[in-house]
Amino acid sequence: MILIDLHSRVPIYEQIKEQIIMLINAGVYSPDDKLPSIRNLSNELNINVNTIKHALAELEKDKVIYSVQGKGCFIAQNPIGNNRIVESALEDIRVAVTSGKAKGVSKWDLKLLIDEIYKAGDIND
Amino acid sequence: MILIDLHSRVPIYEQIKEQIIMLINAGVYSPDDKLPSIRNLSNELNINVNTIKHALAELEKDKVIYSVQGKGCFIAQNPIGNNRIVESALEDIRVAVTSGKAKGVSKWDLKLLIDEIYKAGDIND
DNA sequence: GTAACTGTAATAGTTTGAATAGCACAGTGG
DNA sequence: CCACTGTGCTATTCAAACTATTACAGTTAC
Repeated sequence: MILIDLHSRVPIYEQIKEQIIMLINAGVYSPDDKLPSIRNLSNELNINVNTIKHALAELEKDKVIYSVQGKGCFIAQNPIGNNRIVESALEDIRVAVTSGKAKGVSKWDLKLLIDEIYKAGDIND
Repeated sequence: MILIDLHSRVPIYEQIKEQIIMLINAGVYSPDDKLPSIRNLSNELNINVNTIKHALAELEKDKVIYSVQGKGCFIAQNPIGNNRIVESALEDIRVAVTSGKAKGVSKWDLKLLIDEIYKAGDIND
């Protein structure tokens, strides 16, 4: 369910965070659903336990999930409701777009790109 | 003229590349203009010569500048005309926006952000 | 109770990219 | 010649990411 690109510049734990949030947004996980255990994920993804833990710890800090010792990790009640995630993502986009503008990316280029990513039929608009 | 944020996650040499391109786009530098010498930049920015060299070497690879041994580094004839820079910037934006979409950033959020960055009166639109 | 599962914690070690330091070499120009 | 330019190379430091390993603690079912 989760795919890791080992050659990406994006750290593995960031990819994991991102993909879990993506799965929540896609409706695959709902509040109180149990995630695969840390050791399960570690085995399936061939990623060290510590790295999985790192990702989940940050998701817990952002109140996307909560964890119970001996039981597992679960989706929080309002996983996307808090804005930390969105704001952080928007900040990343701001950096990329500002840099792009300085490099000559036109507003029209951006419009084309965004329309491509946000294709018709999406929930978000 | 160039400002470096040592605490940024963006590597120093990337910041230098970016700001030189920005200065070109702003009309501060024109084709065949001479850049400050590598050692000058190194002193003024308190950045190691090798780091400056790294930035300029990549700019030369992208044909934004050209360098002549013993003379200096100069702005290329068509510094922004080649698309490597823009395409690379667009790719960065694509990554950020795709990730942001997965994290719940709406198209409307994006529109607001972009309108803010590309304020009225800009050349690019 | 014990076995098998869960998360948590701490320590140590490896790897990689970025940046620095320092030196030597080479072309330019007064 | 001297002071400036870019170039090339090696060695080193540093931090972040990732791994490896061990140990501890709570949960659950047999």
